[in-house]
Amino acid sequence: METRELAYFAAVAEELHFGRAAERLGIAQPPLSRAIQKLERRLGVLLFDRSGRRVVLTPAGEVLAREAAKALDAVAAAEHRTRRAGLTEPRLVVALKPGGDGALLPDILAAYQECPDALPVEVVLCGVAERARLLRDGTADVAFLHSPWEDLTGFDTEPLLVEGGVAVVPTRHPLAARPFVHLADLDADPIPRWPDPRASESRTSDPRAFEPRTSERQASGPHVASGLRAGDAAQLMQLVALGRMIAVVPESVKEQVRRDLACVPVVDAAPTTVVLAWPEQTRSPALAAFVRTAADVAAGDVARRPAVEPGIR
Amino acid sequence: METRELAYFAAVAEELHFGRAAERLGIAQPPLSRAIQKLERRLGVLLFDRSGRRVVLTPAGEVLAREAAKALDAVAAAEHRTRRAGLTEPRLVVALKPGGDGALLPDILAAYQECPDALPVEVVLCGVAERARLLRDGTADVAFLHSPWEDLTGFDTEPLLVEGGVAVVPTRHPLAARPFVHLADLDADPIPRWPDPRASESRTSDPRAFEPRTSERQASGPHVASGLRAGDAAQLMQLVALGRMIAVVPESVKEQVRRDLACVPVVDAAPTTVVLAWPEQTRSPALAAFVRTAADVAAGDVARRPAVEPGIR
DNA sequence: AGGATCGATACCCTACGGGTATGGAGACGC
DNA sequence: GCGTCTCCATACCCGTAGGGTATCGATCCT
Repeated sequence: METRELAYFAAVAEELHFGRAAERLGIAQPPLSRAIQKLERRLGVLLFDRSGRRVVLTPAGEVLAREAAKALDAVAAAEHRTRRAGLTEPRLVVALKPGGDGALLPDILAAYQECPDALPVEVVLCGVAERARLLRDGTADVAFLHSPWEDLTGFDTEPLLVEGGVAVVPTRHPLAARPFVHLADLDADPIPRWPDPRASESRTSDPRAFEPRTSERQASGPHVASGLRAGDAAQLMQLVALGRMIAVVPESVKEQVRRDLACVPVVDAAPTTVVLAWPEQTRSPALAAFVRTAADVAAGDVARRPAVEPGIR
Repeated sequence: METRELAYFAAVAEELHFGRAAERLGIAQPPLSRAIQKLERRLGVLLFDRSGRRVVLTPAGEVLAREAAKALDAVAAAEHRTRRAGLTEPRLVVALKPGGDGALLPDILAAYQECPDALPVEVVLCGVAERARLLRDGTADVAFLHSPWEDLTGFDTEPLLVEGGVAVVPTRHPLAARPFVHLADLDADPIPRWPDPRASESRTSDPRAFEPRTSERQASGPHVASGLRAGDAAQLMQLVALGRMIAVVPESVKEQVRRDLACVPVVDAAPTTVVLAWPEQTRSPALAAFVRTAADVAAGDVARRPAVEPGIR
């Protein structure tokens, strides 16, 4: 199976439309149809059901959709990491989303530069959906991720700090004046909550926690059950400002929310762990030093400032 | 990067000889040379140093060798798993090396067939080197592996039982009559030991345990420092019978050694854990049931028979 | 120095991947 | 119910990427 075929299949599997997939791939539709047919013949398996008006994945197609994503990431990783290994001036690439570092990054960078085998650090800012991907496809060496929000399979991790949650509400909202709230207070409010509590099924890789197949590829971006969708944090905050949504976010992003919104600690929100993640089996002294200093900085930081508002727990 | 290119590169990286690699790939040597050159041009990186008489990997080539192996496994896995998903009669494929199940498999299979969502089980016997590969490339769903001998990264695991080690020696060897020995006794003997104690550096994926690069691809098969090599267990046992080697193996394989060899418990040998391993993120009720029953059977088994000879520890 | 070994280059050829044009089947409207 | 639109499949043509054979050239050994 060639990578090109996998990429073609992945495009059709995402679009569920040969024409649009072909457009995205920059080729015409007929060769795409033929490529998928050829793939199906070689595998001896139907991947799509095109009998009806809509193109839909067969069970085998669902399997290949998951596997193809992994395989394409692995191939991209091979390419990226080899390219980077060939550079005369090696770098350490750190990926994070804005505010995703729990305000630790400046201290970490400062401490890291003192290390004997420190490399120049390149910081890549990206959206929530890209972070894990950058790590999986070899663009980044290490990333700040949020457990349990993000899938950590395939990564080794170092937990840095545990954060409670704060509810982001409009300043004039009745809850805005409270010193703290419970999740039940938010549930009692008619405004829908993000993230959607109903969508928070636990994702574990233990097969004993079997759950029927769902289309998971799309589930990365913030979205809500009511049909409202927010493409990024700014849009989400706009929805909050409009009184259409209440967001529950890790407390460290509190500093970055708009002035016209209020943050109220949610005492029983599921805690978020900010973890440093890197690909399994990595052997790099530069990365090792980075992880070590990050852990040290985080430990020192926790010692200096209490993690949660005193007196609440 | 196409899979074909990766496969070509991997072949050359293993053979370190364009002619032999081409032969193995079933193509002529010139197209292989060109393909590698093209790859190097596209990546902007030299992968091999062909200046001398020997072809040798550059640092970037070493990186790609590791990454290519992973990527090719992922692609093969996509293919195998999709094929298997298309079968009308799904099966559960279990991989193990002879004796690698700690004598648990018959009981596990019997108990498993009672489960509501049990599938027909196909048992694949293979050598020590293939086992992990079968799992990584999607040929098998689950495998019995030996920790810490085998690399478990990328797998989820369930430990089944912990075994001590026994030394396999010729019946007339002085140690054969002893009720037990220590590793020091073996070290005192002039006959070399397998596995080679000097080669047993710990393999962890934590980058803090950085170790300089070694050529690891080859290190899977049994081999010894003295230049003697045993391709499989039978050859190893032959070497033992010839008095050229002493083997230390998990105690459960004791039942299978030749009549003309003696087994002596090694009280301070590193314990081996027989684990059931399956790919991360697997979601299959059949596999879940298999893992659960295997864990139950192993637990019951340990309860029934003491794991180690009583009185030794 | 001469030969052997082994990778690179030159040249040709086939087959595969891609494009355009068109067919044909399902969903929908009037 | 027939036309129509949509969308995937088929037919046919073309260019080039990838493979083969012959040969060169460099390195190392004797």
